[in-house]
Amino acid sequence: MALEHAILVSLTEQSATGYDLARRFDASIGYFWRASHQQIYRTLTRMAADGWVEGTTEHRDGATDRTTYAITSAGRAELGRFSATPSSREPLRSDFAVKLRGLLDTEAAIADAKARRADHQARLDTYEASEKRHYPDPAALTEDERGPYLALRGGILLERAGIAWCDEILGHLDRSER
Amino acid sequence: MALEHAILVSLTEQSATGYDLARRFDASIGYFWRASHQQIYRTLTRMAADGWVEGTTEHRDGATDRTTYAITSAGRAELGRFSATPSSREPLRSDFAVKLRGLLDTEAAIADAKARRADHQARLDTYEASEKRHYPDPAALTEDERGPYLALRGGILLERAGIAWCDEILGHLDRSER
DNA sequence: CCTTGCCATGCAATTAGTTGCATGGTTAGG
DNA sequence: CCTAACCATGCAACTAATTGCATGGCAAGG
Repeated sequence: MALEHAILVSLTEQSATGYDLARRFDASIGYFWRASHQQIYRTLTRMAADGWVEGTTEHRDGATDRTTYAITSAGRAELGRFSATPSSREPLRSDFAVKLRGLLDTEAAIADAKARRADHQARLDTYEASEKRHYPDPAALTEDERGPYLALRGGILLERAGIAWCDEILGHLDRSER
Repeated sequence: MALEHAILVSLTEQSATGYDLARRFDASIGYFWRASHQQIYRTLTRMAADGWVEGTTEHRDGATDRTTYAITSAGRAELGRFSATPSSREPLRSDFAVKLRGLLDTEAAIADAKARRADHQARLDTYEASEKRHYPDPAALTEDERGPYLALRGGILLERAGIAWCDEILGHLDRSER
């Protein structure tokens, strides 16, 4: 249900077209809420009907039409309501954990752990570069920076945990090559 | 798609009824793959049709019928195929991270962080008790223990990361009460 | 005895999410 | 010029997941 809110948060940061949002959901806000371009377009349409966002269509000569969406005061009110609502733990669905739980092919698990470790490291590198660029002094954050900074910190801690997990797995399974 | 495999892994550990599996998905294997009872029943039916599991229905006097499912050799082959397949990163969808990213209600966020911290701690306590009971000596694991142990370790690292995140959040937002 | 919870299975109506394809445009590189 | 990629939106057909309710049984506690 929070796709709406993820979109509203992103539009609060900056108005955008559906295409812009789809790009943002490939990175940035998409690190915390994964959504397909179809969900985004469908949800934008619904939120415009609900009055939470307002779309302005621009007809361009020689280029396709584009609609820019901005959050409305009703949208801000909905975000306020969402902010006051307690969240619950996200359901986990992990192929990798299931595979480990029923470990059958040690070599494949080692290869998978290595690939996942690399993926976690790449994501962590991205997060840490962003942290360094946007929040060089975490003790001196502005009011508006605290939320995004703490969200980013969550991502960093998650990626580090993923790396630590892969290292433990490789430490246990990958004995012959150490 | 891995619900099938989560069920097959669980049936490899022990044959079970649909009801048993639903209970296991409330804990144990459900920590790594969340599924509703309806998904479980529906998926069992499909897997029986596919020959991956075999159900034996027991008619009981004075009690309702029950079907016990066991994995078949075709099911084991499918698990083998799954084990050889690389996994991909699980999509994340976090209300809490979205809420932080667009932080509006600091007090509500503090309350939420406290509640989530308690939830992570409870889950961690469960995992660590299980670790202590089932794997008192991680340096001396049997072949069959390594996978489940490493899956459990993943859960432990994840919960610790969640606690660390909540502590950072509270350290930044909850100043007036420290 | 009645209520609630547990054992056991499954329907139904719904929401959430995916994937590719379609359409119609521009730009850049070979 | 042609191909591939980007900009932009949306259809369609589908799978995944949820939630409660329904049905029919037993057990335990008030």
